Parts: sequence; C-alpha cells; structure tokens
Amino acid sequence: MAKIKENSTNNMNRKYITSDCDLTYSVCMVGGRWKLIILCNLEDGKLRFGELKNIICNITERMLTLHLRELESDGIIKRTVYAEVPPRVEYELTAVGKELIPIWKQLSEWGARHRKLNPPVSDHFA
Amino acid sequence: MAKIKENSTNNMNRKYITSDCDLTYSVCMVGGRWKLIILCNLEDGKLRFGELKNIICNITERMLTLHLRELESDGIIKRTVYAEVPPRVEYELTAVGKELIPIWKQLSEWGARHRKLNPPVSDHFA
DNA sequence: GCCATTACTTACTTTTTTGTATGTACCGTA
DNA sequence: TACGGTACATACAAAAAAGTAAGTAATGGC
Repeated sequence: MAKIKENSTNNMNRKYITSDCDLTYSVCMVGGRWKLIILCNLEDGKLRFGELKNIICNITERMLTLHLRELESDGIIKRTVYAEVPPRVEYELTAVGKELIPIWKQLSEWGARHRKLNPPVSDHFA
Repeated sequence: MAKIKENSTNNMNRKYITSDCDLTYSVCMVGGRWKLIILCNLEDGKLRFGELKNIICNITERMLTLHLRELESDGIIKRTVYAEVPPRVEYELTAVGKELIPIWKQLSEWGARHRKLNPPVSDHFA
C-alpha cells in the first residue's frame, strides 16, 4: 500500500504470480480491504470523497485515500478535482472499471449462495 | 492466515465488510497470494500435494498447506487422504468451487485486456 | 537398524497492510 | 482575523500475511 521492498521474496513472488496468471492479477487489483465496497458504491455514478466516507462507515480517511489512489492509478476509477474552496473531488468508474460490473455481480451471487451453503465455521471469517 | 486477534479493529472491520458485501466476501475467500493459482491448476482434475508444489514453482510447503487448508475449510476444494505410506493426498474442486470457473475465466479475460490497456506504471505492480 | 519418500508441523523472522492521531491548504464568511 | 468545511498528508503503531528453516511420522526396501 505504501512502500514496498523492491526485492523481497514477498514482492518477487507477487510479481511472478501476477505476471503468470491474469486471474491473480485481476484479483490483486481489487483485493484491498475496502476496494470492492468503494467500487460497488460507484456503480450508480459519481461520488465525492466525503460521500464515500459517509457511506462506508468504519473506513478511515487514510484508507479511503490510499485505496482510491490505487484504483485510480490502476485505471479502474477516474478522479476529478474541481478548483473550488473548499475542495470538491469526484470519483467515478472508468470504462475499464465498468467492464467489471457484470463480473462482480456474478461473484457477488456466488458469494451469497456460498454463504448459505457454507455458513462460516473457520474463524478466519467468523 | 494463522492466528488472528479476535477483537482488533482490523478483524472487526473484516467481519463488518464481508458480512455487508457478498462481493468482498467472495474475493476474500480467494484473495490469498497463491489461492487462485492453486484453483486454476485444479480446474482439470485432481492433483496431489507434491504435484501442486512442483507446478507452482516458488511456493513453499507451508504456504501451500495453509492455502489448501483454508480453501478446504471454505468448501472450495476437497481433500482426500489415502491410507498409504508414504502418504498420498489429493485435492480437487468441490461443486461450489467449480461454480467459480466461469467467473474466473471472465475475470481472467478482463485482466488480460486490462493489462494491455494499462501496462503497469505504479510500482505496486511493476 | 538405516534410509528414502510424502505431506505435512512448528517456531520464528520479515514484509506488507491496516489503523490512529494529528496537521495542512484553501478561501469565503462572520 | 479567527473559523469552518473539504480533501487530503504525514508519522507512527498494531496486526496480519508471507517467508525461512528445521523438524516429524509412517513404513517398505536395503
């Protein structure tokens, strides 16, 4: 999220794995804690920073900023700054981002079905 | 992956977010470093522990074990142990796991397209 | 009795991600 | 001229994920 150690085994493996597998690559793009919730909320149009912050209760400004920046630099969302005071910044899905919508709908349905079939037992999703 | 602190903010947020959003829930299921590569490789049928280890070069036995265990406890793969010595253990997708195949194909295609459109600039996927 | 093989454990370290707390710029309004 | 609102930035701490290194159990073959 912030600084990564360029030649750690960890980072090397990430590179290897995301270059080897388009799927892993895709999921990495979208794999941060709050990224999908952000994207879901942008499905119906633009939102301001503050609106996102209020909708996604629990997220901190720092986390929201970090995730928005990554989504932006990955070309999934677009950021528009209006030269006003106080500042106004709007976020929206790019064309590439919108292509994900049908996919995440299906994934979402899978999740809903799966959640019923396999109610959480293991503690990592208790 | 191992022990989690039951009432850390981090863990509380994970619970909140995965219970609030089926999509985040799904991606979490599948979001570990090596999980998708494992799943991809199981697409065509059963594989033994050692086979996976050899196919996925770079993965350590520990990581392979941990991910397999999570996938199993999440009902995405099935583990079969044969009472032999030396031991033989086979892994395969469950029905629920197989339902993911069409979804990850699409995601994979998105990844491939996206990778061409947005060749990595940011260092987090250099 | 010793070794090889397989599929793991266990204890530990490093790296990355997430969260906390506080500060900043901008300018119109009071 | 102090204040409020917005969208951040920065320094730091905590937690989680990933990686390293060294075991272990079982048993058939030598």
